Amino acid sequence: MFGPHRWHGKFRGCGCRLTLPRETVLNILNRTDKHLSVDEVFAVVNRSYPGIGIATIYRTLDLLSRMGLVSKFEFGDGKSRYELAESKKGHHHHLVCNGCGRIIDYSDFINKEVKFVSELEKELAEKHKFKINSHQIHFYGICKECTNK
Amino acid sequence: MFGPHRWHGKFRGCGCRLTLPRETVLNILNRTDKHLSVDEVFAVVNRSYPGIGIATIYRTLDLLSRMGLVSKFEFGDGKSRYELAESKKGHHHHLVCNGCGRIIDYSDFINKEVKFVSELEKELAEKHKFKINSHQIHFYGICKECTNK
DNA sequence: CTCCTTTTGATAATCTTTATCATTCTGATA
DNA sequence: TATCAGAATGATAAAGATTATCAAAAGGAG
Repeated sequence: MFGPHRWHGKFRGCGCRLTLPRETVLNILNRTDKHLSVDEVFAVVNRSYPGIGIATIYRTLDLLSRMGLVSKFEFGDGKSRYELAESKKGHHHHLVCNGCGRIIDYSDFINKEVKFVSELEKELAEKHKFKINSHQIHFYGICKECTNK
Repeated sequence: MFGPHRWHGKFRGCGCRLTLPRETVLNILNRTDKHLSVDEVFAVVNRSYPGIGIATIYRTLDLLSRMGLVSKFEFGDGKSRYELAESKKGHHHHLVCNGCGRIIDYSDFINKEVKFVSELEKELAEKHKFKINSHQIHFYGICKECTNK
């Protein structure tokens, strides 16, 4: 379903190679359920492969993002964050706490949302002649823990 | 409806002062229909008030954002962008072109959206005990102009 | 007018990301 | 297998955006 098999396919025919650093980054994103920043990915990579430099992590995440394998997010803390586009978590959106910065994934009511969003996408695409590839929905507010302080 | 009247009220009782730089920034955001970056706001301020420094613009936009008067966005070009929270443009969301970076505001189908979002907010708030203040919906893709290239 | 807090300007410092470039790696081809 | 061209990498410099610092200025309460 997910994993290496899928990735090899995507790399074939795009002129890119599925190298060790790239596969390592994909595996790390595949294992975690968090939204990792570049330095977080680098830290994990570094444990297994100290030879891989951080510039490669930047380039890899950018490539994977442009290939559509990885989604890039900016939650407002000044650093980009990444997660696998088709992850075990499934389709979801985000609650962002303005108090502590915590990110909560939610996939409740997601069927209703998917239905709504896909209709909206169709209408927008038509009206604005805009070819939609992806979307992000973020809710900002105060999480349970921050409320209790 | 919009404008200074509203702003004075918000500043009263929060321990903050509505100073010349702050009012200037608010006026600039009130006049434009674009999503201005810090240096763009600074450039406009600088024309009328060359004495106001860019650090003040950073601090002001951050303050206004925390006060809820201004919305902060990150569209992926590395700089934060700001617009008045309650602007002449009314409630809207964004189409972001991955080709040229263009941002298109849309407020089509917005009634349907508002209804959907407010229901969703209520359900999410309840289920996750999360106090929602605002939301952002971004669609990413390729705009008309980039398609024609 | 005086005191205390807020705000500001200039600038240094930090942090993230991108650019550069010589070297290494890879796969295709002969 | 040896060769070659393009792709990828690591180290590091450079660029850009944002935050921190701190002394000076401004504003409001008494």
